[in-house]
Amino acid sequence: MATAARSTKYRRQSDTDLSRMEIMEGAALCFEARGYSATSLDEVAARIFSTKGRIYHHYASKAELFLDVYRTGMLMNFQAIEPILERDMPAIERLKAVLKAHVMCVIRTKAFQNVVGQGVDMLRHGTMPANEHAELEQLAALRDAYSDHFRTVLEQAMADGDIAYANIKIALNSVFMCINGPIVWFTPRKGQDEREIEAVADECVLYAIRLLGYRGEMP
Amino acid sequence: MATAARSTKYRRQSDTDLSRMEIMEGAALCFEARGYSATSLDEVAARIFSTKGRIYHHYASKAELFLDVYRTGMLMNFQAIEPILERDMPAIERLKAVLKAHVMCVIRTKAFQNVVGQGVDMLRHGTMPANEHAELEQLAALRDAYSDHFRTVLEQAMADGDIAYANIKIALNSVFMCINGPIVWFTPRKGQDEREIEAVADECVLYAIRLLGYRGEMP
DNA sequence: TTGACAACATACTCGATAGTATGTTCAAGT
DNA sequence: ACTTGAACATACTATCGAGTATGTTGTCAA
Repeated sequence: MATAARSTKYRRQSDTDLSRMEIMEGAALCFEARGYSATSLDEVAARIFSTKGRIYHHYASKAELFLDVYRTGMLMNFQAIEPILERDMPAIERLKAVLKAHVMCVIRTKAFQNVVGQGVDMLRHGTMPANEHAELEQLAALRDAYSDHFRTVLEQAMADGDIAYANIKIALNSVFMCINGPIVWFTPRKGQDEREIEAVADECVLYAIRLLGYRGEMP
Repeated sequence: MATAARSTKYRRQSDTDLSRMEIMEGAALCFEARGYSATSLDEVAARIFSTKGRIYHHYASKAELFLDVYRTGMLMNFQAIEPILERDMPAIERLKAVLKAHVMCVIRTKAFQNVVGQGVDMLRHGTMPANEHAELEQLAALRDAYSDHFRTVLEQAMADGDIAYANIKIALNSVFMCINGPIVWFTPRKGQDEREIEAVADECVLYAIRLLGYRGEMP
């Protein structure tokens, strides 16, 4: 049985984080493919050759699992860009680097980011499945904080005269639509190496900064 | 009863198109707010102060209703841009006009366009709820035809040297992400007149053509 | 005026699924 | 060795919602 194979791999004390991560990965793939409410926990369990019992051992509800995937996706984003924000360089270069890091992260963690997108939609429409308001607002705050990082860099690059936008809300939304695009339209090829993925990311970044009025060419 | 009020309005023979449209509008709003599988037909019915019986009188299934909303949304798009495509003008000007028309249409028919987006996702992941493959592929073809209109104008403007992109697939996807952005982030304000909406649309178009390497200013 | 039918509303069925209750196994501590 | 509890699996319940079956009403045509 596949279950037996898995159990020797994970069945050790304090491996619960590993187990949760395996569950989250299965859940992210299912949520991405069929959406939150269309995916049953039995599907998620089947995807990792397990059972619903295991999921409910780690999560109190379907919503809690979803929120954990959401949170993990956001944390992946933060980890990708925060080191770059501390670097000392011209704002426009920091902008390019941050955009690139975001796109690369988004492509690599496509399923998780798709769930993040669904979560944002749910927050927007107030149709979250959970009742834990604390959790919800905390995640909304996370999202805002992440967005603010980009807003700040935009404003700095604008002050330097390297880019020009009219309404920062619309500009920021457009940039996000652009660099989050791969979540929707990118389909990984078999045997596609890192170089090719970087080329896609570079092109996305180029379009994003062009959108902001950047005139220079890319390195 | 609200039902009585409605019946005097629509209850006449051959008003079935009107009735279907009212159902579709309710469905579009529900699907937008909660997603296809999370919305029950009882909700849709309640939104138009009616019952599930009425919906099943006009549609054989939930999926068929969804597909009708999808198709209607796509037709709205075609109607918005096709007259412009026939105009005789420089490709770059036609591009601007078509983008503007699309954004205006998208903002006006936000709920329907959100459903279109969900439909595209479903096609992409092959998780359509319906079994009518004919209908499905027909809609996919519609979507492709619509996309091709933009692709053609892009190629013409590129040949004229007014824009420059590297990979047309990525460029086209990025443009669509940008001009479809309002579907996601636009929230209509009370008492917001046509001018303000046009201003938003103009800014979206500006970012979209800048993204493509356009250097001129907007009129 | 009556009967036929469109356009619904009402009242059900039945399958899918979130959640629960309980059983099983294994690893570590004593 | 035996006990405990974490980490599951299995078996069940309860609800929700898609789809159906049937009832009701108004309208038009003959």
